[in-house]
Amino acid sequence: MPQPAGRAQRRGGGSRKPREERWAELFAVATDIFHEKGYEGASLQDIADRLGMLKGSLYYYIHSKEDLLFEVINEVHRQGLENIVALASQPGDPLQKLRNVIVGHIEHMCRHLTGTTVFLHEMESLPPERQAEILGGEHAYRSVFLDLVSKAKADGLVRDDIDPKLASLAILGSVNWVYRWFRPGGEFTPRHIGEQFADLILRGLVAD
Amino acid sequence: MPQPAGRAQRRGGGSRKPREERWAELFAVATDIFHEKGYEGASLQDIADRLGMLKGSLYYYIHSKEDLLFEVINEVHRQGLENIVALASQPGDPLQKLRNVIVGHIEHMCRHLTGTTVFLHEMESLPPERQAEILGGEHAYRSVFLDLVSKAKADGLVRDDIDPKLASLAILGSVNWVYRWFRPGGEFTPRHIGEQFADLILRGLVAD
DNA sequence: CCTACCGATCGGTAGG
DNA sequence: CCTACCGATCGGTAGG
Repeated sequence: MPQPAGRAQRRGGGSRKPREERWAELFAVATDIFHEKGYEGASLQDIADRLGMLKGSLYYYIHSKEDLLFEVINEVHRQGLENIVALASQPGDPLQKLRNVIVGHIEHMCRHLTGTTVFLHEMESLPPERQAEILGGEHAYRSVFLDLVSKAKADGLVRDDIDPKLASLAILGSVNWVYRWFRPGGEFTPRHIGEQFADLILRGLVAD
Repeated sequence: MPQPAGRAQRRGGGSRKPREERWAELFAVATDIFHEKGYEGASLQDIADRLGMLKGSLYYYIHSKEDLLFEVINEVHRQGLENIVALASQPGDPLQKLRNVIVGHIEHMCRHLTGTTVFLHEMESLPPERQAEILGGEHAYRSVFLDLVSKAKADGLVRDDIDPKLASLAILGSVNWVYRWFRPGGEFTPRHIGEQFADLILRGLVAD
């Protein structure tokens, strides 16, 4: 959802790339640079250099450095949430859904490793209000996992002594930690990681 | 393990605090500031202000900003590792040890939340060589968990289809994620979190 | 998008 | 620890 600063219209006649396309490039480069150097460690100069434009020219597309980070994180979060909500909406009992969400979320994270890292690492570089704006008041991400575990328990699929809140935080932790050690082309494929994790977790939850 | 810059000896006669004590204050303040603003977002000016000295004066105690971060992270890591190694050395079968390590590690992290956060968040602000120097070539932290799961499996305590490497990464993730949501005085006590997590994990691992 | 610029701040140092 | 300082870089802006 690009939202460039709506300053003035371009005047020159020789522009090669339309504004939207250039914004997409800026978005991608910013994601990479924030990933490489962290938000505070990255400078607009770094971003401009890689795009081949001058630093001041970035302000044709953005309002501020912080806004740029917000755009990146908001978009990454939106896509990730969309993914797990879709997975959780498919047919099946709560535990089957949980399995699909775990596997699908890990696959999604691994496919978008750079953006995911920026989201999970630079979120707190944003002021609290903007963090809340992205996460939603009740932490949409967590809610998906919490709802599934709660429903599974209500259906008698989960042991009595399991606290759905703590269990869902444990699950979220193991899953979200993956970006810290996963390397594309490494020892494990995302699907294999997801299935092993799901096995381990479901086995820990289920009633005998 | 304070390691102040060994510049010159103090000359003045009116100094109130010995060098070691002042270094400890610097260390504590730096940990707090790095926690509040992140390494890149924190300035030596911030640290000096809180200590009530001038920025340039910090260089009586440190060599560089990066060295200061290194000292903080290295010490936090050392203490954390010491804690879990001690727990893993106590008597019991591998699964009992794993339980103790999980609970004890969560308690330790929650008791040292600020330092833990700096360690887990700012590690990558250090150059790769210094990261390796802290973690050790084979990632001492991970090894403790991996060894326990591997031994438990060798003893036939763990299901055949569990991959110790993936299982230990899943465990480490759920445990290390705690600093992201734990709040002192909140709904759960560290011990309770640890025991619930251990229940969930061990139940996921054990052979029938 | 470029030109040309600003005030503020950064980590760090010489010398005492 | 302070005085006094440096070169470099920061995010951002006016005007076109």
